[in-house]
Amino acid sequence: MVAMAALDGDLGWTLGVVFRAYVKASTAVMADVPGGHRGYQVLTAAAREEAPSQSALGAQLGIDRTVLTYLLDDMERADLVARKPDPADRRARRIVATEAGHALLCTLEERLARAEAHILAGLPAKDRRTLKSLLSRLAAHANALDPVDSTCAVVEDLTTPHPT
Amino acid sequence: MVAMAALDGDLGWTLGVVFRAYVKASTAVMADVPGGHRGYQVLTAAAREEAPSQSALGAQLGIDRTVLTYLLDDMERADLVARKPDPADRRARRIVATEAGHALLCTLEERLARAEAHILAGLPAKDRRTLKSLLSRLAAHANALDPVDSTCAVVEDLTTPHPT
DNA sequence: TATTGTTATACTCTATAACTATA
DNA sequence: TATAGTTATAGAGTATAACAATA
Repeated sequence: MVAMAALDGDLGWTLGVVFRAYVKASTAVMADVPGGHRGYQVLTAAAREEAPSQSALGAQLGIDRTVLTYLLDDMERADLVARKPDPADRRARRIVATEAGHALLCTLEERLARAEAHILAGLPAKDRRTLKSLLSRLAAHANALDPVDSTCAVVEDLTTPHPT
Repeated sequence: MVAMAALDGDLGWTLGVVFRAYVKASTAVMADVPGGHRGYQVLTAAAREEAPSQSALGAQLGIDRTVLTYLLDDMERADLVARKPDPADRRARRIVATEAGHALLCTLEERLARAEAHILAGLPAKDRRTLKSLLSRLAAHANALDPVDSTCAVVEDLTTPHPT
């Protein structure tokens, strides 16, 4: 257990606990998908968007293009997506979800919803809505606040490299 | 950016965004600490508890004992903690925070609080309290709900091993 | 020359197992 | 025999760089 109730009202702590619970549950859901969470994300994008190119996918999902190659190899082998030649650019490949891919995606989304409900089960319906709304507001804001004013950073480098 | 607004009211999504924002900010805070977050956790435990043994530390923080050895090597080299012999058990070492360790811990906690405030800045004070309270309730509950009824698991193994 | 995708290599983390010194 | 801590080895995941085909 990663427990230890350091500062219990601590945001980082509670956020971490809840997030890890969610990750754990969703990881179980994704267990059989090649690439796990990433495979799911790719599948979602391939099913929703208009056959994105690999570079577009990578940029969108924050997946390195070299990693994406291997991931798509696995997913193609599992018959979840296919690489189609782009008629307009012979260098590019457009990623489309296969029928099996769409079917799996449905199943996954359903199971994810169940996992979410399970996590939120500790809260009455009204509080659940409140929490989701607050988080959503914060998320919208968080995307825009990258410049974490680290003006006061740099203490002194305490890190020593492993001497092997 | 890991963006992509898939289902925007989605718990996993918003939770992930907020959590990652927090992780990013706190990672910046921990940048100079050997072992990053883990180093911070170890430092906290060493400063608070009564000189825990390595095995106690590992169990408490979910850090493998072999990893802990390397981590403590680095932290000791940086003069943040020290390994003291346990008078009662000559196999064990008790981990204590040095003076520099305590000092650093203070600084880190202060900077963490600032990072947290920064993340929460998107919400008015009242909502901030509500969110923290809801999360805290959920966290308390989450620790006890490990048995994610995966009764309906196992679809079929789509994973294919890399042929290298 | 720049870009899309692939491949090969290297590096970082983590996990496993084997070893010592105690108990 | 079992436990605390250390060390060595091997694996997964990721990052870097070089390459082929095309723009």
